[in-house]
Amino acid sequence: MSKSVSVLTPGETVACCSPLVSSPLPQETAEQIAPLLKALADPVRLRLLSLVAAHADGEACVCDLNDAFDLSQPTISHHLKVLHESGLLERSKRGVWVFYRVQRAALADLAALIGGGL
Amino acid sequence: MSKSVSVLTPGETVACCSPLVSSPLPQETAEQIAPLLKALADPVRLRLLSLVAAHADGEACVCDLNDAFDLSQPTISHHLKVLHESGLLERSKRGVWVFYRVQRAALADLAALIGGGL
DNA sequence: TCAAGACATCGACAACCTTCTATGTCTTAG
DNA sequence: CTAAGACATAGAAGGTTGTCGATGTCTTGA
Repeated sequence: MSKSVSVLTPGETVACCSPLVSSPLPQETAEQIAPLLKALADPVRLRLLSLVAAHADGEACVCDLNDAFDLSQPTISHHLKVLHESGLLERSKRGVWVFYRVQRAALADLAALIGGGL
Repeated sequence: MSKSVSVLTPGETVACCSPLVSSPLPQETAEQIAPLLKALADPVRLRLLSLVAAHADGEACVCDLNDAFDLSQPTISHHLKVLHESGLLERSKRGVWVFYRVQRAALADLAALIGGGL
């Protein structure tokens, strides 16, 4: 599918193209990062994450989160599961309640990757 | 769907919940940001963006990008369209070729939002 | 022991996404 | 003018996602 370019001298490279200056994301890396972004790429999950982050001690219980949306409890539970399995939310059960806490490091890594020209 | 909480004094708030300490993302904001993240949340598009960013003068032509993937030309064209319409890639046509350039500001904004606790 | 409540899982359905092939639109070279 | 090449659009197939109601699993209080 890709045209061989190895026999061309620099001056002969196709007219439209400029050379690479830094190395692009390897496919493997891209496939690791995409699921993280996918987990983040939903308005409900963005608000969930932000709601958890906004809580006093950095964690919020599900009962609290459920009431913040006009969505069924299973739907919220599903979104929390997605965020948890992607590594963006940490989970801990205390008594009858389940608490979620933001994994700041994961968010920071993502931000660094996006902010730093990829 | 949400229980009213306005009549409770601080001491009466339900046992499981801690108060908010900073304000969570408004729904409207979340719905503006999610599409941006969605555009980013695909391995092919991540690599496309990174490929463009990695080019010498900050832009790359489609012919160049096509050859970097084992995907059909229309598929690449589609992904570029998604990135362009979301505001992450700028487009310019010169002669027969079309060049794409990364919109650094959009990426920086996203990174700031994600990195700064949302 | 039993009932109630908090949360998760299941199965279904509609909407959407990725990819393809086929085809269209421009632009340039001859 | 015509042919070739670069890129976009259209339409379809198959997989994935968001949401729901129904139901299951734990934990606690009575």
